Amino acid sequence: MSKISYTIKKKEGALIKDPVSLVKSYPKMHVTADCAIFGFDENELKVLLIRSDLAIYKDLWSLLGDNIADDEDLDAAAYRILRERTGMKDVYLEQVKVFSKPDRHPGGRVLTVAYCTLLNTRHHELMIHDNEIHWHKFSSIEEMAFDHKEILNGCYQWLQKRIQEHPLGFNLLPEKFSLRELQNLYEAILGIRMDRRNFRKKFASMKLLIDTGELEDDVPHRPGKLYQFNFEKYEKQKNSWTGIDF
Amino acid sequence: MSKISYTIKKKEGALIKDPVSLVKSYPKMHVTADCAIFGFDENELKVLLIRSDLAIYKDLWSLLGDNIADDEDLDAAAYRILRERTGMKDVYLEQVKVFSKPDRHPGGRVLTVAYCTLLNTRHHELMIHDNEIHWHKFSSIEEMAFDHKEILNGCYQWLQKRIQEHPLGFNLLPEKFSLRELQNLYEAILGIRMDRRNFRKKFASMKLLIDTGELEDDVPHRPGKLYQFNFEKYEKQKNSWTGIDF
DNA sequence: TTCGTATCGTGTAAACTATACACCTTTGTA
DNA sequence: TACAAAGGTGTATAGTTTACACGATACGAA
Repeated sequence: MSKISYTIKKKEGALIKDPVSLVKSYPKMHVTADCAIFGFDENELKVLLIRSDLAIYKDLWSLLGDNIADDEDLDAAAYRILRERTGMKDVYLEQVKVFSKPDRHPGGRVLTVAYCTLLNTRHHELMIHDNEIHWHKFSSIEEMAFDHKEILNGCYQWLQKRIQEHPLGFNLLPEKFSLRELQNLYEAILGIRMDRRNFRKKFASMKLLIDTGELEDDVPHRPGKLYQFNFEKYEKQKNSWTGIDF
Repeated sequence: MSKISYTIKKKEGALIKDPVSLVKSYPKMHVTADCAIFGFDENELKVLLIRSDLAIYKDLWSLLGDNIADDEDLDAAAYRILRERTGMKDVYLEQVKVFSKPDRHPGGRVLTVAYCTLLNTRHHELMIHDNEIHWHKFSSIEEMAFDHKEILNGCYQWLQKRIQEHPLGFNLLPEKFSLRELQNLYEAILGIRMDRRNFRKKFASMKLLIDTGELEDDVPHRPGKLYQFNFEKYEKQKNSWTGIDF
C-alpha cells in the first residue's frame, strides 16, 4: 500500500520550468469511454449491448466502448462511439462516472468513463448493422463482461435521478406519443405506479405538451390523443426548471 | 480529426485470446485526481488551494491534486491526497466529473478527475503545515492554474445541488451550531436569502437537530441555542430521504 | 441605569400543491 | 349488441409553502 506522492516534489521556492519532463515521470494508463445506451420499446426499458470479443468473456455482453484517442476529449470519444455504433449524431449524452479499479480489465490498467444516453429505438435501430449488437431488456440482464454490470447499474441510477430533473424521457418516445405511453415510460424507469389522472394533470400544468390533434391508430381500444413535446418552449424556460416530482 | 476506432478490430467470429497484447496497442495517458476542498468560516465559503509549482503558472493557485498510482483506484487517490495535505481521514469525498481536454495540462496529456469535499476549517486547519496552502474566499478567486477555475466552478455547482439532496452542510459547521449559523451556510452556498422563521420551521420539521441546551457565548447580542445534527437518526432514515427544498 | 442595537424565538392566515378517488365515453372485437 | 379495454375528466381534502410582525433577551455604550 505504499503510495508515492507525485506533485509534492519541488524544493521550497523553486519553480518547475519544464512541465513536460515533470509529467513524463508519472505513470500512464489506458482510458476508455463506455456508453450505456438506453431505449424504450414495448413498454420495457432496453439497453444496447455488444457481444464481447474477448475469449475470457465468451458469450457475455458488454457496453459499447472504445479507447479515447490521444487528441480527443472524453465527450468527443463518447459521441464518436455512439456515432460509429448507431449512426446517431444529435443525441443527448452525459458523463456519469469513472470506474477505476486497477484490475477491472484483464488486459491491464484501463480506466473507463461511463456515459449515458437515451434514444428512441424505432428511430435508431435501422442504422445498426452489426449483428453482434442487440437491444436487451434491462430487467433481464444478469452477468456482463468486465465490470460492466456495475457500470450499467450506476447508469440506471443516474437515469432514475436525471429523468426527474430533466424531461429526458421524451428522447425515448416517438415524436408523437400518447399520455399512456409517457406514463408507462416513467413507471418503467422509476419502478413505481402512478395515478393516471394525477399524472396527466401534472404534465398538463407544465404546458410543455402540444396536442397534435391526431389519435393513436393501432390500438385495440379507444385511441388516445397524440402529443409532441415542446422542446423549444422547454429550452427557453429550462433555466428556471426545477424538476418533476413523482 | 481522424479518430481511430480501437475496439472494432476483431474478425467476425474470432475471439481475442490475449487481452494484454490487445490493450498494449492502445494509447495511454496520465491521470490525476484534483480535490476541491470546501470549508465555511466567517460566514464565507472557502476553498483550500495550493500555490502552483510550475513556472508558467507563477503566483497562481491550483486545486490539491496528484497522480493516481498504478495500483490505486481513483477514490483511494483522492483520499490519499486529502490525507497528505490536510491530515484528515474521515471526510466525505465524492467524485464530481472528469476533465479531459487534450491540452489542459502544459506538460502533456493529463486527464483529471475532480473530487469534492466539505470540511470544517476549525477542525482541520491545525493539521496543515505547508504554508503554500491557504484557504481562499471562494467568491474572490479569479484566475487559477491549468483549467482549475473551470473545475472549481463545476465543483461549486455540484455542491449547490448536493447540499439540497443530502445534509452535507453539517460537515462545514462546528459540532454545535446555532440556527443562524446554519442558515448563513445555506444562504452562502446557494446564493439566496431565506425567511428566518420558515427556515427554522423547515429544520424543526425534519427532527434531525438535537437541542444541546447550551447557548452561544461569544456574540454581542442575545445568544441563540446551540444544536447538534443527529447523524445517527439521519443514517437510519436516509434511504427514504428525498432532499431539502429551499 | 438606561437606552440603543442586534438577534432570538415564535404563530397564523392564505395560497398553492398533492393526493385520493369514480363515472361516463369511445373504440374495437367477439 | 354487448363486452373489454382504455380514454378523458373534476372535486374535495390534506398537506405544504409562503409571507409576514412583535415581544423578549442579551450586550455594550453613554
